[in-house]
Amino acid sequence: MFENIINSVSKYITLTEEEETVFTDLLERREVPKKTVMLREGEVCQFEGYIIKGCVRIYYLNENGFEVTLSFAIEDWWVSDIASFHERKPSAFFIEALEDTEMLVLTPHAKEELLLSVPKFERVFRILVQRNLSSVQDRLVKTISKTATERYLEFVERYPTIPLRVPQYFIASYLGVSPEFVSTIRKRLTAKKEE
Amino acid sequence: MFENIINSVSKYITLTEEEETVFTDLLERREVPKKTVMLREGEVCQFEGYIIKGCVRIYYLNENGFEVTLSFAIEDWWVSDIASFHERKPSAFFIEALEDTEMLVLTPHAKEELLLSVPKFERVFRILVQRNLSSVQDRLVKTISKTATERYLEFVERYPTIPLRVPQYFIASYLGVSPEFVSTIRKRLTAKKEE
DNA sequence: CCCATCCATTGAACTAGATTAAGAAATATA
DNA sequence: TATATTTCTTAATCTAGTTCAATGGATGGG
Repeated sequence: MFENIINSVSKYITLTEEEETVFTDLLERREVPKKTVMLREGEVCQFEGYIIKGCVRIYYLNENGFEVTLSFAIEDWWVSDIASFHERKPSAFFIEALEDTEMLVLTPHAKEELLLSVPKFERVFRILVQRNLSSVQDRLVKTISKTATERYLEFVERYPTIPLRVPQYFIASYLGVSPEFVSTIRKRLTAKKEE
Repeated sequence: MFENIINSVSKYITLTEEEETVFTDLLERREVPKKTVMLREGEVCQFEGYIIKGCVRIYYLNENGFEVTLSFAIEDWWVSDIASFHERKPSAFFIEALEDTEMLVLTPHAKEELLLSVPKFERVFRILVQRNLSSVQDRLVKTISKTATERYLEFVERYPTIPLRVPQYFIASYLGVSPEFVSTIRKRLTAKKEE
C-alpha cells in the first residue's frame, strides 16, 4: 500500500526506516467513489492526497458558469489546492473523482507534524509546488501560442491514458475549446492518418 | 534602501534586529540598465531579485520565434526563474529590464545561507511561490475563458501603471493577442466611453 | 431487454482575432 | 531643427474556433 508513495518521495530525499514509519503512520487511506466532489469552491481544502488508484480532476467555474479543467490527476500524482490548504483560505476550485479512487491523505495537522518531525519533507513539498508552477506556466504559454490541434496532440502524447479514461468534453474543457471542436480535431487527424 | 524589502518580508514573518541585519547583509545591490537581458533561455538563473526601482519582464520564446510575456514586475516585486534557480537547471525564459532598474539580489549561495541562519525565511519564499502559482493559475483560467477585451480591462485595472510604462506590444504579448488587436480594443473602448 | 440519459458527431451560420500592408505618431538621435 | 527609428493605428481580407440544432451511438438502471 505504501510502496509507491515511498518510492515517489524517495526521488527527492532519503528516508531512514523510522522516518518512513513516521510518514506512513500520518497517512490516512481514503476511498472516494466516482463523481464525489472532494472540494468545492469556497471551502478550505483539508487534504493533500496521493492517488493510489483512480482519476480526479481539478476545475474552476467561471462567471459564465463554464467549467475550466485545470488538471487531471491519476495514479502516483498528488492532488490538492495547495494555496487553500496552506493559507487556510477558501478555495477557488472544485476537485472531483472521475473514477472510484483510492488515496493516501495528509490532513493539515498531519502535514504539520510530518514537517516538524521530519523536516526533510519541506524539500519534497517545495519541489512539488515548483513543479506544479512550472507545469502551469508551460500550459499558459502553450495556450497562448499554440493552436487547439497542437495542444490536443501534445495532451494525448503527454497523458496517453487519460483520453481513454475520461469523457471527451472534459478534455475540451482542459484544452479550452468547445467539445464540438475536439470532435472536429479528431476527425481531421484520423482523415490525415488514413491518407 | 532596505526599508521596502523589510516591510514586504515583515508581512509574513517577524524579524529581530539581528535577523534583519543578517538578511540585509546577504543582499547585493545591482543596477541594471534598460534593455539588459538578465537571464537568457538555457542559462541557470543565479538570482532572486527584489525591485527597488524600475520595471522588468519575464518572457518565453516559442518555437515560431514569438515572444510570450509571462509577467511584468515593478517596484516591490520579486523576479526570478525560481525553478531554474532552485534546481540549478537551465531556464526556459528570458528576463529583461524595460527601464533602468535597481534591484536587491540574493544569489543561490546567499539564499542558502539565509535559510540556514534564519529558517523563518522558508515561510516567506514558500508563500511567494504559492502566490506565484495562484496568479499563473488565475491567468490560465482567464486566458481560456475570457475574451481579449475582458483580459485587457482586467489587466489595466490590476496593473494601472504598467501600460503607462511599457510599449503596447509587450502588453499584447502578455495578453496573447496581436499588437494590432490591442489597438482595436482600445479604439472600441474609447469609442464606448465617448457615447 | 427496453428505455432513458448521457455523450459524440456533423453541418451551417457566425464571430473573435490574425495577418498583411500602409501610413501616421511619437520618440530618440544628431 | 531635421531625420531616423520605433511604436501605434487603420482597414481589408482570411481563418480558427464558436454556437446552435439535429442526429446517432453508447451505457447503465430498472
